[in-house]
Amino acid sequence: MNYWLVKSEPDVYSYDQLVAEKCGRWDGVRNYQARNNLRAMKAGDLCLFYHSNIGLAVVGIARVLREHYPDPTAEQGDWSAVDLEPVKPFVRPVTLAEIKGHPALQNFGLVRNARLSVMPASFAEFSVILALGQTQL
DNA sequence: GCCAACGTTGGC
DNA sequence: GCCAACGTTGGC
Repeated sequence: MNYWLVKSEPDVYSYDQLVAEKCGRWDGVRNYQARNNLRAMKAGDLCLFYHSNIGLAVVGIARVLREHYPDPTAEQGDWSAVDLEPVKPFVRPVTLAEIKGHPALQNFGLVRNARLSVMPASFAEFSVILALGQTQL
């Protein structure tokens, strides 16, 4: 089991939309590092769902439903998409400010490389953020 | 709206 | 292969 964080601008695609759809395609990634992370995802892996630009917080948990396949939105280039399903919304959103201020999260990708849209999380990081969100699986 | 950080592109 | 120029992301 691996853990991840995925980013989305909520006015483009929010966690609520994922909940409404029950299965969402994670596409549009045009960054090689993020793409490679997508390709490393296995079915059943858990993702922290982060709202960028608006909200600036982790708002829920998602699960990888379908492993990577060619991104249908890519007109050219070698890009990938995965399908996600919602698992649980956070009881309480965990803000970027909290994450940045937490001693156990100083090496987390969100702190170290703000621009990466799909990044791995360690089990420890995942657990700490879940606890901050007052949420259990 | 601004700007810092980062990735990509292309000239040399 | 280096590096300047440019584009994009995303926080503030």
